[in-house]
Amino acid sequence: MIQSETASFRPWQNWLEAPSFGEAAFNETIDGGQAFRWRRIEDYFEGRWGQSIVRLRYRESGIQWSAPTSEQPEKITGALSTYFALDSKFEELTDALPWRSDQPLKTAIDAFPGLRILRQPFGETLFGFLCSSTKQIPQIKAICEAVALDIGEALPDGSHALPGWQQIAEAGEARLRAAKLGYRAKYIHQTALYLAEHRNFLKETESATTEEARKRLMQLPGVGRKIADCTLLFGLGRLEAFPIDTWVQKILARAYGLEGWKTEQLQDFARAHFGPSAGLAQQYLFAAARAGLIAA
DNA sequence: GCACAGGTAGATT
DNA sequence: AATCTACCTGTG
Repeated sequence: MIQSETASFRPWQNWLEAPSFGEAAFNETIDGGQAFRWRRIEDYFEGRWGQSIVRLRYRESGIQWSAPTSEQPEKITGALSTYFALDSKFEELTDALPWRSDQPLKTAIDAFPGLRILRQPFGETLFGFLCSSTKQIPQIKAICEAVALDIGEALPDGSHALPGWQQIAEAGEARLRAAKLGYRAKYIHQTALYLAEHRNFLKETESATTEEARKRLMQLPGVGRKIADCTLLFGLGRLEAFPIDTWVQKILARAYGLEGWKTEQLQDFARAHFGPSAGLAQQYLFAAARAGLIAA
């Protein structure tokens, strides 16, 4: 992997507005499957979204950040505020979840205090989860990296941003296949062609009700209920969205005794049981299951 | 070699 | 309406 340019990074600075993270929740929030463009390097994580390149590291005293010297510090902290959805009070939302009468959820919350739902750029979130079907997280990351390198614009440090939908439409399906997308390449290219033709589609989706936004997303090729819900949750902050993947299905079956329930029934259960922040509960359970703390 | 992986769409029953 | 199945590719 050749980087044509290198950029110097700022000295580490305390992220004064940082939310209160436990270390496990910090790791899980940025590198637990919500986002696919973070990698761990030594004692820090380096991540990219939009035009942003940010390094973060956990310290007992709080979170510290760094970024290429070419970027204004205020721009970075502003981007962080949005990305980490600082306007949402996840501590309060967590307390309002039914953990008092739900042992698996209590186990998960105790293990990941401070876990958050990211608010990523909408289009990038859609792209990431269109890549995700029957793929493991390391492979999804590798695909995103390959697509960025081939099609995305260069960033100040010589790495690449994810391409926009217009760029993906122009690049064509063959180059997506070359990034190991397999059968997903066709869906993604067809979606790109549609979004390139309907420039306001995503913007209008962002301002729609969650139900309407889900319907709109599911019109796109390759976007079913699960990918739509992931996009709504991790890209739009719609915390009521409750993506049911193979993990969550197993968790609900084994830890909640819902063996044999259909996805539609599980959706109803999740809404009734977990309430308006069901998606946050989903993320706690997903994290705990991956860590082997609850049955899955 | 073969099952399986943060699914979806189209066919078949 | 519920239940198969094909679809790419990497990994164990």
